[in-house]
Amino acid sequence: MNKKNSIPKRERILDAAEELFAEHGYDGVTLRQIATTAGVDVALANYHFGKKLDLFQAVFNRRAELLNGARREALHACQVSSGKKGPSVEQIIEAFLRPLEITQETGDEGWRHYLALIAYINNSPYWGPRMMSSLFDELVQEFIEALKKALPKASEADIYWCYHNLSGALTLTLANTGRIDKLSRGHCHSADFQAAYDHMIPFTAAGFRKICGG
Amino acid sequence: MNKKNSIPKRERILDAAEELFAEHGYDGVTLRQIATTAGVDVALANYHFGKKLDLFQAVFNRRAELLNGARREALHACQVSSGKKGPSVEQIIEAFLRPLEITQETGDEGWRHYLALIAYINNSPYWGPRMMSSLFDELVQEFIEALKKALPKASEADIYWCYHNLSGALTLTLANTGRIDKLSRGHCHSADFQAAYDHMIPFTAAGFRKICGG
DNA sequence: CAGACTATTCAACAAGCGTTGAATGCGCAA
DNA sequence: TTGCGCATTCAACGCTTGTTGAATAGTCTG
Repeated sequence: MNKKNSIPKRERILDAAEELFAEHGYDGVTLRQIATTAGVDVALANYHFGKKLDLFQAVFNRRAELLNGARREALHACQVSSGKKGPSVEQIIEAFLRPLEITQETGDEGWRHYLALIAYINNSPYWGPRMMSSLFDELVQEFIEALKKALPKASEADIYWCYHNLSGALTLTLANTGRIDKLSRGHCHSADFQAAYDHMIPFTAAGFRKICGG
Repeated sequence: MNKKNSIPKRERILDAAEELFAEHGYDGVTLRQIATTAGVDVALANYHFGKKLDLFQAVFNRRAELLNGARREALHACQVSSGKKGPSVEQIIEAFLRPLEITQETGDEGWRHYLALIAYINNSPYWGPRMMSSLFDELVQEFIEALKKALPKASEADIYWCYHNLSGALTLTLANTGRIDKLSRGHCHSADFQAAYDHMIPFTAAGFRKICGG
């Protein structure tokens, strides 16, 4: 018996939907494709999740709490270890990014698909405003507060524009399009999240300092 | 007679497709929606452009040369004015970004939609590798070469990872999702490309210098 | 074993899809 | 005016879509 058959069908539907939505977007995937990929009848998706849109939401929700928990933990850890003066910009950004890499390292391909789905949603003018806030804004504001403390001279607008740049760099990384592989003729691999963050952390930290003083 | 009726129908189809594809993606838009938006029969799109995919490509191609021309001109201008030592990192990034803003300033809303479409394509694991290279890679390599000259100590990988960060920040800006407006509670407006670039240029330039030395 | 409850499949629906060939309108050349 | 060629619409096609209600299988309880 192959591994797939030991996973409950309800879970397999989520896995298949996660992968396909991440690659082709909400409208680019049919319930029949999802059902076929999951090895399941098309009506079963409806039985477990209701409408197509509800399935989309279920995929989006499934891993959100786990991800937020890991990030929140990383932020609090560096806040504790840095004592009263608070963590540096680098430490905060590290806490923001590294959890995304750890989840990848579990070997669960599903996480890679999930993060690509987040990138799709975050970059979409239609889905972004509808879906991102509800699950992620509260934690993002925690990170922003930490950044404000590390950069006391920064104006509100400066902090948010800098975060926007960080968020954009991250989003394109998670989308995992493989474009940088081709552009760099093999010098960079978009699937190598660790290398991406190794560069992104000092890169964006320098940007924050430049714009926000200190 | 309203302004729209003075535009040839072939053009109106491209305009409608541009706007709708940018907002909902390729599969999120039907030819009937495009035709209705353009005030045209659904069969006309097929007459002028063939299959749906060909229309998508036509929208993608229409403004590409103009955009590449403006960017190339800006790069060459700063290369000339900086003399033998070559332009600074800031000047190169400025030449990369500002043309996107100028086209916006023409008051042609179509450009805003077009740039959002580029963001959609660039961030998509499906469309990105299929469509971006053919039209944009050659010019991007020109910018990369200029950056290498301005940062002689940089390794290949470092340069490309930095470009990746710049590209991501830009992509999220062009997608124009309005998310930063909400996060910042009005301190930043995603439609304000000028403010975005005012911050993005020194931000990313500092990142380049940090990673690539100098 | 009977029964109940959940999970899963089957078969079919109305609606909407991209696409097409034939029909119509329109503007210019002869 | 006639005729021709391009632009546009009309009407319809075969197919796929999301969704649903009824039928079946599976599993546990008593």
